[in-house]
Formats: sequence, C-alpha cells, structure tokens
Amino acid sequence: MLDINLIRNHPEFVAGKLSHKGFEVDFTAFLEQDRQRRQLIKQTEDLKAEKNKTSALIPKMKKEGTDIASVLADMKKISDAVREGDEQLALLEQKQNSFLASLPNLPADDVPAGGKENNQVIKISGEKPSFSFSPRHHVDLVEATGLIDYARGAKLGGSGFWIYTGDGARLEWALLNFFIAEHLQDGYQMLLPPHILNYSCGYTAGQFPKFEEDVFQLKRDDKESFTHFILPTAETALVNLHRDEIIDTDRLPLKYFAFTPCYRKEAGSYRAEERGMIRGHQFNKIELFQYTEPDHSEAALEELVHKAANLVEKLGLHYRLSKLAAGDCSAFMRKTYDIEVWIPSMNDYKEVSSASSAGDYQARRGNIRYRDKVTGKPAFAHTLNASGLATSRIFPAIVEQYQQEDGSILIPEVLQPWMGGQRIINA
RNA sequence: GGAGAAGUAGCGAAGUGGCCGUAACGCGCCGCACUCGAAAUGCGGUUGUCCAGCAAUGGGCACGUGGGUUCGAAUCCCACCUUCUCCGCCA
Repeated sequence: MLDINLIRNHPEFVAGKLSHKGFEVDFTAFLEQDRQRRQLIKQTEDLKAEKNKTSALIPKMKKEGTDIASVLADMKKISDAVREGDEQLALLEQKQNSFLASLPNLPADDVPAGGKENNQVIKISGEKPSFSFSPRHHVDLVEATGLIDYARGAKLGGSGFWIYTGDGARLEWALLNFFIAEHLQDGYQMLLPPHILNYSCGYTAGQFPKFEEDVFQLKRDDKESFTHFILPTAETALVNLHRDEIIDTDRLPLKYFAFTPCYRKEAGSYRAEERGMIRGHQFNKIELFQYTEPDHSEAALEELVHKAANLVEKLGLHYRLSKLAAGDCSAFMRKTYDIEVWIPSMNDYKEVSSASSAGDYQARRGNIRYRDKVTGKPAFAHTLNASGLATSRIFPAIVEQYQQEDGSILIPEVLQPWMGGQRIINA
C-alpha cells in the first residue's frame, strides 16, 4: 500500500515511479473522488456532532419533564441522514482501498527502470565449472544415484512433485541444517510457522488480491470463497507476525528465519527446459526476514544479500548477484537483489535467493508499526526478506557442479558434518 | 465433534441502555516533589486513528470483528473470529 498523502501531494512523481515498473496510471479521477470523499466525511461528521450534542440533552430534558417528541423526531431524521452518509462513505472507501491496494510499490531511487533486460549484474562469484567429460543433466544424475524419485513423486502428488530418497533426503536435510546453523550463529530467531494461513496474511504480504490464483486455496466447509491457503513462501507468514502491532522500538531490528516447504500452483509456467526440480509445486526453503526502522532498512537489505550469497559461496557454487530492474521486482517490493546459481545443463543461472526490501509497503497493508523515538508517534516499520536459501535449485546446482566423470557426486565440505562425514554419493 | 465461559488501554480489572472511553481502581511506565542518594510516599502525566486547520485547536470513530434494534449501545439481539474449561475422538 502506498501513502495516500504522497499521491495527493505528488501524483506525477508517483505515476512516474510506477511507470518505471511498467505500470501506467492516471490519478486524476482518483484524486477527484478523494476530494469528494473527504467532503462527505466532513458533512457526515458534522451531523454526528449535532446528533451527539442533542443526544446528551435528552436525558436532562426527560428529567425536567420537557416534551421531547419533536426532538426525537428530529433525531430520527439526523440518524437517517448519518446512516445514508456512512453507507456512501463505506462504498467510496471500499473503492478507494481496492484501487490503492492494486498499486505496486514504488521502486527505490537506485533501481533501474524497465524490465529484465535492465537488470544489473553486480557480482559474479567463482567460475563456471569446466568438465573434462560431457556433464550430465541433474535429472539423469539424481535418478541414477537414487537421490530423487520423480516417477513415484508424480504418482503421489502429480506432476511437479518429487520424493527425496536415501542420500537425496539426507543431502536435502543437510542443506537445511547448514542454513539453520548459519542463521542461528548470526543471531536470527528461528520460527516454524503454520503452513495454512488465513486470507489477511496474503493481503498484508501483497500477494492478494492480485495473485490469489497462484496459491493453493482452502475452502472451509460450505463457504463459497476461500478463507485459508497453503503458504507459497514463509515470507507470507513472517510478514504477518506483527500485523496490527506497535513493535517496541528497542526490539528493532527484529531478525527471524523460518523453515517451511513452499506450495505453489505456478499454473502454466512449467517449461520443458525446467524439467526436474527447478520449478515444482512444493519445495523447501529457509526464509530470512527483518523488521527495521526506515533508517536501517538499506543496511538490512545489504546484510540479507550478503548472508544469502555467503551460503552459496560456502557451498562452493558458481553464482551471480544482480540488482533487478524495477519491472522485474515483485510488485510489492521497492528493491530486489537476485542470487542465481549456475546450472550447467541449462547453460543458465537460476534464482536461489531473492532479497528484497518492501519499504513500508507491506507495513501499511498490515498496519505494522513501531514508535518513533523522536516524535513518540507510531510509524510504519520497514520489512525485508530474503531466501536463505531455497533448496530446489541449490540441490541440482550441487549435483551438476559437483558431478564426477563416473556419475558420482562429491558432497560440499560444509555439508559433510550434516551427513555423518560422508564425502561422496556413489554412482 | 459436543457443552460451557470469556474477549474493555502495556498488563490486571470495574462498568448490564443516556450521568462511562483521553474508560473507576490496581500494577507498570514517564515527569516533578521529598532525599546526600535510593526505597517508600505525594502530585501530575501516560490509546490509536480519521476529518478540518499553517498552527493553536475543534470535531468524528474505536469496548474481539461485522451486522441489527433504539432518539441513544461496552450494555439488548444475530453471525463470525479468538482464547480458556470440561467431555468425546485422536498422532
């Protein structure tokens, strides 16, 4: 949610920033309606003030034995007028809110305008592995070594699901353990949230109402619309932790991380070159999250990016770090860095972590505040998130980048302690 | 799944149709006084949001949420949410 005052005072500025995301909007009609709405508020509130004044007099008049029949009749009229005004206002407000809720976040000043093609590569870490043999696709490798059972995964859940088996399950678990240990060491608090969330959670995160179709919806009994959904990322849970709260400023920044599977419908987005586990309906992810004061969010984003990149680096994987152009950021983010790991078989980099600052956009939607130390007044906090990390692309990257000529796979050193010292997955 | 109880400020809690929502009382917190200092005590302060206004200020709204009854609702009625207790079932 954007600050309505910013739109009132600088509509061209806001429209300009939004156009950097490829979102064209004209605020003229909106602002006119806003003026009308406020005028109506004034009118209705004046009526209410009159009503309150008279209402206070009635018991006194009663006591004095004054005939109040005419007063009561007047009150009835005022009440009706108030009700009519309130009804109109509710309608206007609903219209206004759904318009405001549909606006994306403004990109930060240092975010380049335009789409994907304007993403800026900031850093490339390591080098593309070169093989003295012809490297195999991770799907071939994991099936040959029995790490993943795609066929039975599809039997159980359908296409887009797989089963980690044997060393594959252990490798997956080792990754998660490695991430968790790192985040604990950095002072982040670990959470295991519910995987089923109510509608408000999706709204606060910015996913609803626009992306309702992307999640698995749960209908309750005979209800027509869905009230709950299965979370598409732990971010959706984490951003709602402090919804409708005023956070004790001394506790900021709040640093959390959570492990959850992520459940996504991703309807129609499956592509042939993404066979395997690049894009599934369920994947595991550790999500990092911070609540900060506005002054500290820039530094917090850098910290999150650094943490995520550090994990990939410690795994010894070749990756690149990019700052996304405005149009490639999520609608509700003001700035996003992507960490993409090299997948040899795809001859491409695939996202393993997206580190973003939402600024106060999510905080406005979820009414997440802290008390400003200078003014003593509540103010909107900033929220930031980063994957740390999603395993579904790290896993294939490890398998492909660490594959040996005989089809065996070396286990990255940092994971070995989490696999009982095992160093290699044999062909 | 069944039965019952409850939701009021940071916390506890009073209020059962108008004299009660900057909401009694208690705790906490902040300031001041007393003190060498502290404790104790005393005095004062301590919700959020919206509208108008440069401001001072004035006004509206909020007693879990949403409706309803009424001139008037924390209070009466309906639905929903959450929590607790008991019973049943259960990993």
